[in-house]
Amino acid sequence: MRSPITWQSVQAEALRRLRAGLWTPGARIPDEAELARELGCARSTVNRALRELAAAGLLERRRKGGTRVPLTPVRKATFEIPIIRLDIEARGQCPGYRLIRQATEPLPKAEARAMRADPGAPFLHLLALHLADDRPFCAEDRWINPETPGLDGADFETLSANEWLVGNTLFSDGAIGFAATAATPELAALLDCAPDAPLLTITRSTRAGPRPITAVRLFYAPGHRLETRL
Amino acid sequence: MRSPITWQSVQAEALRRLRAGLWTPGARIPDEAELARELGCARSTVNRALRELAAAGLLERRRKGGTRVPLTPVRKATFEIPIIRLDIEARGQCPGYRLIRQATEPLPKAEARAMRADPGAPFLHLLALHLADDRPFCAEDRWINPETPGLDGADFETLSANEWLVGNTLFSDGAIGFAATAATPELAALLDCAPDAPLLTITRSTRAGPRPITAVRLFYAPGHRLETRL
DNA sequence: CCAGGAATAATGTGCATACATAATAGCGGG
DNA sequence: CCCGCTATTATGTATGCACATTATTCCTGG
Repeated sequence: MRSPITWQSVQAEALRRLRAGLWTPGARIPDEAELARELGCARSTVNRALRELAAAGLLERRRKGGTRVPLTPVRKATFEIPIIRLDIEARGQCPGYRLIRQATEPLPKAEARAMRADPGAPFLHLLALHLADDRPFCAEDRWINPETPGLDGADFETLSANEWLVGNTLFSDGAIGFAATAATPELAALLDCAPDAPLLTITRSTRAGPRPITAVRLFYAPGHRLETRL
Repeated sequence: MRSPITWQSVQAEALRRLRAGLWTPGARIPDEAELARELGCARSTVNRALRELAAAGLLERRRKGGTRVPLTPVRKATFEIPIIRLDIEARGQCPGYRLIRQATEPLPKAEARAMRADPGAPFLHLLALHLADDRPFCAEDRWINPETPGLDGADFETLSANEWLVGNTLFSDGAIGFAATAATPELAALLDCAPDAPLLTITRSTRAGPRPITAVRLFYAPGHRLETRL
């Protein structure tokens, strides 16, 4: 008998009104209780629908001030950051991995700042190449804290440090950044591209609580695009 | 007034257990009812806490089968995409804007595909430069559907098309992509950089329901970084 | 032994209610 | 007229309950 009013349907209706221009930027929209009455559902259902829209930046909500459509919607784009090997497999290509260099060296300043570690401290430095169908896909330049538990037994000849870390370290927090850099001669050789070619570069640093774990730069072969829907 | 167990505190506790290694990758964690009993709150409170962690990719949940820690955590990075002017102001710099070119031209194939419009259709083509403290910040190469309502009255000499669209078109969906490209001679002149310099490039296409609205390429001056916390 | 269906166990959702919290509005006294 | 207190109002959250949805498990009949 009951019409199944789900929070998704409430959300869809809200989106419809936004798209149709019934709710215009800057304007205040009906409050939860009123929408609930109008749509025939509980206030908590409306709450969940609008809460998620606000989290996505499509609405602004303030206690006592109600809910309004933002004048300058700050849209949010979300990227999934998978393991490189899975990323390659998802494209239907065959992943490969080659360790180029491995050494213990003093941590450069940039990486030290990124993961809030001491500059100059001895860190494990890896340079590796990821292949897709035997063609260069992405170069990985990584610094790892030698005090990371369980590191001794790791063999980075065959296993990507990327994957080892995922499987062997605990949940951690960190930062990620995107930039464009020019290929150095060494990177150009690795990625089989022209020197100074523009490379999409992703910088990631991770920590587990107080302990710095790893900082990595991923240099993607020219032409690589990272895409998502809004 | 008993201890207020909030969903945030439940979430924090779950994160603590993940970080501490009490819940290890691949393992199944206690079900909602048990956690609720253990923590002294309602199941719905636990539900919300875990639901959000799952949405962030830190847990995997399946009906019957319970909740487990993913073996390969697909982390999600979220970027906020503000209006360029606000972005510049947020850096404490003074924003500027200059329209370089404006013409009606047939839509190129790449842009047509991005916003699912007809290639060759006459679109409004803008090239503009955004300045931060009078230095080049970002070049904007934009195609606009001439049938967009209200477009006639717009003056892109003084107002960024970016802002006009935000304020004058309704909510829309679309896609966004990141890449690295080499500066063309024209872009190098605009951005005051070397030709072939690596530029972080953001491509965005938006539609309002069935109607294509705009496709834009933003070429950021060399050295620009886009950053977010995980 | 196997196919297939029923019981089961977990999450997903909706509802009504109560209370908490924050920001505004309004009022009063100086 | 302004300052500060208080009342109001809309959102935020916790709870208990019921039922929906899905995989899984298990059982049953062939």
